[in-house]
Amino acid sequence: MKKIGLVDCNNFYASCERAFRPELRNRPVVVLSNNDGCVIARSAEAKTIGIPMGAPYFKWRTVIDKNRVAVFSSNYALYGDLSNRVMKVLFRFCPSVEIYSIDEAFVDLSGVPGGADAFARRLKATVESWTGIPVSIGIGSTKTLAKIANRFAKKHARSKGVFDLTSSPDPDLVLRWTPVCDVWGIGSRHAKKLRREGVENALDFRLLKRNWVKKKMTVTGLQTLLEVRGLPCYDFAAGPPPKKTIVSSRSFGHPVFKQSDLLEATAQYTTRAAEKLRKQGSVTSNILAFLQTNRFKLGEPQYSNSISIPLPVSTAHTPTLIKAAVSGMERIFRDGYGYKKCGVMLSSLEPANGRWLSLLDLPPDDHAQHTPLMNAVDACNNRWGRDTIKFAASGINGTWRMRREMCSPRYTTVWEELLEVK
DNA sequence: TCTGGGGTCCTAGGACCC
DNA sequence: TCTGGGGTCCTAGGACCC
Repeated sequence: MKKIGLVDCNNFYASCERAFRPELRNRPVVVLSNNDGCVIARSAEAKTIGIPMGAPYFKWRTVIDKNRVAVFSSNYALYGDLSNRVMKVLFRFCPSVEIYSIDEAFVDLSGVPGGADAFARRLKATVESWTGIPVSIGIGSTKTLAKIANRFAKKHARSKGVFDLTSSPDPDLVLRWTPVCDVWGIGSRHAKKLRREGVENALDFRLLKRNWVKKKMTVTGLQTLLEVRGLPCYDFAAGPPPKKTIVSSRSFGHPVFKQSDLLEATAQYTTRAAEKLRKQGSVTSNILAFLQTNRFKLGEPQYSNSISIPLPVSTAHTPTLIKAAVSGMERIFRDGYGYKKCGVMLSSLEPANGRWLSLLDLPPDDHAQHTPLMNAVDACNNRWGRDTIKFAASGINGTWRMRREMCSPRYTTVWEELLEVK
């Protein structure tokens, strides 16, 4: 039997903030989303206080202040770097690793020396001592069961952070203890539907008929059912597959009324999206620009729109993409609205080498000139930091930029912000 | 004042073609 | 007036994940 381990960092963003501030140990910590909008990570103490995931900061402000909760704006440079460090430890000790998200990875623990449970405990201790990030490890015969085991490991103090469902004396007990909404692949909508049918937990779910599940939850639901029964449907993937669409968008710190500000933001987001595009070695032949007002402000006039701009030649050339996105945005912009958000989406992605050229293409000057230029820009920005070289269309100090009033230093990625030891 | 951002997959339905 | 049926492609919307 295959033994799949799921290594999951505990309260990842909150743990990252704590890694460099031992004085925060045992203190409640929360991390906020962009614009300091809502809570997206909580330490164990913050969960105990009762602050829910996604809680709007302004609504919970009194509770947070009263309990002396340490509050941080999100600092993705820091989290990304600590994530890389955790993953490096996994690659060093595990024969096969699949990075699943910034704070999770699947590892193959079949036939590891000393047995899966003991191996996982050593792995956990090593990650924690080398990176300062606490992790939990769940082991199951499928990814979905590994997820269930991981949840059990986190919530049951007696498991000490590692739980092997494949060698459990009573796996059904664990399934019965897992609410159906906590099964990987079953969200709140389907959970509600299932509970109406009397399905409360993972064990009830496992006993359902295949046809019924397929009819009510489509083939994705059926895959979840089979995985819970121990039949693997999701394989290990060596690296992350290339993205099929790339989105870059952001809410503004304040409502934006001016077209020029919106166009600057559009240029900035397009720059970000194009960077991601080149990083995965792709080119795009379609860019979509969209904007919207604040849908929570019921009394105010609402407007949202999007426009898709096909490109005659697939490209990853930032100026070409900015030109297309900005001209699209000019067309859908309407005066008189306070915009809350805008963004771009790149789709119809193809690998940069071996793309189709249209019959109308001139000799691809893209390759002759654009590619070396973009390579040089990327190299500078990787070496000296994001936006060392930027495009004039993005402006300098637009009022549309995000609020991040409580950001921790970028301890690990910027020299000036290194931790000082006195 | 203040309620994230970035993805994937599936299905239904319309447009269009023969 | 009558006006089938099958295929493909695209899009919007729903559901899910972290």
